[in-house]
Amino acid sequence: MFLSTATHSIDAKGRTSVPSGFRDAIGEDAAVFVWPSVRGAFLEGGGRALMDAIQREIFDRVADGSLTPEDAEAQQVMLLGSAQRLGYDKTGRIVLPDSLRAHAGLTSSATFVGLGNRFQVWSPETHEARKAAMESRVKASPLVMGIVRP
Amino acid sequence: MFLSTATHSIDAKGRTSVPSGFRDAIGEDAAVFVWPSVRGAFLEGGGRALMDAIQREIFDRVADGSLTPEDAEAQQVMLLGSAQRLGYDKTGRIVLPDSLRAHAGLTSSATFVGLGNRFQVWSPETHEARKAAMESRVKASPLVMGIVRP
DNA sequence: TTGAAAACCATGAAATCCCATAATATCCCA
DNA sequence: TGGGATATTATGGGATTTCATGGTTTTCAA
Repeated sequence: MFLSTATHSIDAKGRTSVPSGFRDAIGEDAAVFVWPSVRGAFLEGGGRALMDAIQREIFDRVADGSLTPEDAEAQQVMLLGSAQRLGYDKTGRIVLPDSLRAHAGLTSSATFVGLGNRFQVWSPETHEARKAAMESRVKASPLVMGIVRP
Repeated sequence: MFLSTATHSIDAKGRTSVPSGFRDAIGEDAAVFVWPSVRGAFLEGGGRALMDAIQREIFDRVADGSLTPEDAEAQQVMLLGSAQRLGYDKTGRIVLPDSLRAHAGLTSSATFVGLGNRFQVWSPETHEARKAAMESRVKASPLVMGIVRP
């Protein structure tokens, strides 16, 4: 499971360390899958398991009629078509291609945010502002904690 | 799994490199199967596994009555009948026949778009416009990300 | 023999691997 | 519980490999 938030530096070659906890969550494959979010200036990603789940989800939704084939293809193009498989080396580093760096405005460091079955990558400054917005939103909505069935 | 988008040049002999990630997805066979899309000016393709899956799909649909034998044959003619097996050499290059190049309007370069179990080939300019259309469609349709079943 | 297709080298750029180091975290035993 | 020994992590820099792509030679059939 992808958990917690970590900010790592990006070196001159565009390399950055995948948080070690994330690597544990991935297992064998030694690779993350990352793509530019259509919802904003950040990256979305996960392990192979997530990619498989996304493909199944899209297929199932077409099968049960909750997604038209046209919408399904649009999802596939924007998700699978722009996703990159980034393998990490023995020290756990990936190289973030220029296209991904540009989309998320990443220069000298990147903030990885674990979200359970997936994660996001933000520029540290943008993420700080975003987190503040998330906090006020949570305060205004019913809290999940305290009502989770034990 | 076919992932990501890459644009490669087409040389004077009609040769173009299959993206290395695609070659990994194919495995042993050292060949891709490509045909002109009936939906537009682009090519569709995949590995042997996809061809087998397509044949099974058509058969099953006839078996369960969701496709008439006549429609099934039409699908087969347009798909299997126009598909070409293109083997790639040691450096990973295929030769795109003129017929395929003409259908997709390919001249000096080709854009390969990975879509999971299959891929598409576009002229770079056409694909740029198409991707923009896909993006607005995704923004207007139910998002998959964030609601993928864990 | 001649034209086209396939197989074979060659090269620059980019990605990947490998070794090194410093800081941090974890373990272990007194 | 403390504190030293050990392992892990993040990061830097060089060496090696892979990749895309251009060109040349070989093969084969018309």
